[in-house]
Amino acid sequence: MPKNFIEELQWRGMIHDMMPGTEEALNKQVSSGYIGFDPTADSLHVGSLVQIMILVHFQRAGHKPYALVGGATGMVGDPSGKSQERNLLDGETLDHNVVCVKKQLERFLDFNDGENGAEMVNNYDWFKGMSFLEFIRDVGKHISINYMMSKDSVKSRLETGMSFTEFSYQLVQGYDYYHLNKHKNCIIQLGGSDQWGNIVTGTELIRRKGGGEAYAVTTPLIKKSDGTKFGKTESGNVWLDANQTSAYKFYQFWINTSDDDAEKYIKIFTLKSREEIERLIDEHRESTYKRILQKALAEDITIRVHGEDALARAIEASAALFSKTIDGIKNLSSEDFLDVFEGVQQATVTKSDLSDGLGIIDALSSKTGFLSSNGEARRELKANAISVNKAKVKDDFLITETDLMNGKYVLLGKGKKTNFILIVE
RNA sequence: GGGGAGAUACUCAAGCGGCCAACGAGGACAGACUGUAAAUCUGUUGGUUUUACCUUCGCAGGUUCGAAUCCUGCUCUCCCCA
Repeated sequence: MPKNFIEELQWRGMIHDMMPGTEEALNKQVSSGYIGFDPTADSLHVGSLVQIMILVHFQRAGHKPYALVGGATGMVGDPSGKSQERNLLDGETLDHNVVCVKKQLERFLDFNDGENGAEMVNNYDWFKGMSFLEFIRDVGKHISINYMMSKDSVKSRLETGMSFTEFSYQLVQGYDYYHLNKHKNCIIQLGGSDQWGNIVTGTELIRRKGGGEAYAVTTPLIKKSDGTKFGKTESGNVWLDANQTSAYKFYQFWINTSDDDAEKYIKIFTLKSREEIERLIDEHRESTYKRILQKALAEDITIRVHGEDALARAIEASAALFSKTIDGIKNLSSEDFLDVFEGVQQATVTKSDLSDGLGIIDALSSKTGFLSSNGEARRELKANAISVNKAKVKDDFLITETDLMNGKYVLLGKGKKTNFILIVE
């Protein structure tokens, strides 16, 4: 008998909406359910983590999770939440993305052969052999245009226009649910709240085609407490792929969570028990300056996404970079240095650049690309934002050999949070 | 097809012959306060060899000593009438 999946999600604040009867159906027996992932990029980002965690909880509750990568739906383009027609990716890119996304999901779910082992499916497999005529006869016939037009994702686009391709998206995704319901016995589809319309089209299709029971649960859209979008930094999306977002940056992203958000996020993004989370929140409220929640959050997620070694390095790098003094960094051996600061932006200059002293403005922009222009370098210097080896400097500062750590490194900083390593060779 | 309105920096949005690298708001970055939080206050927000010069106000030309501002053509967007 499975544990109560819905109850678990409820206290974690992960449920936005669900169909009546969902909880009862899931408690009756071990069930199968799925979530679709969009292969629009070759990596998932922190936004997708919510969906991943839902699937993890589903499996932990004893159910069988299916992760669907949308090789077929990716070719069509979901209009939900989009104000403009999407550009279509070519097949090759899509294939590549599907493979990459698959690999990332494997880090989270247990793909064992047991009763509730996770499985990966690609909807391209059941769409590739289907003809257009077949589709409109067997699927299109069951859903009316009126029904499709009433969807928010469609309504909001009638003004600006949408192609027939995007309009048909909900049918294609709806058919996924039907297919998995019929062949894999999936009785629940999970997803973000923007997917509600698509999911319901699926349950409708199952019903009209005389299929079995089918339910739906959606998660709320995660927003930051200031109302802005979750999962973005000034340099763009926070990806799960270490090549696109280094483990250090990933760790830093979570560490920078605000107090309000941290209480929400720890429930959503970690698997810690209710007791443990309540204890952490209490401790955190008592002495907020220790940032207990942020640290717990960052550690838990970084370890799951990037592994223990990467986490250890991220913590070490953070400790060194955010300490008030340079000592912790100075004492690192030359080998450890680059290892620890792997994810920190860096650039190399030659020793001869330093022979007469390297002007700080050149060191910030033209020689390294740390800042985008000399003007910006001057501005930041004027604002007292630039530091060399943790010490604030003025615009006439010259970097010389005496500033080198381990004979070859200089640490540049802008503001409190942005660091840059200058390597001299 | 006929008529009208518009296109300005990351976004919104002023400016309608020189005082415009372009008001203001939002965003972003930085400083102070702190805890790498939030809120608040302050500064910055095209480039350079920085009291000056260069490039930028949809695109291409033109008028003028001088144009984001006037004229011509083009492209695109929106609205109204058919």
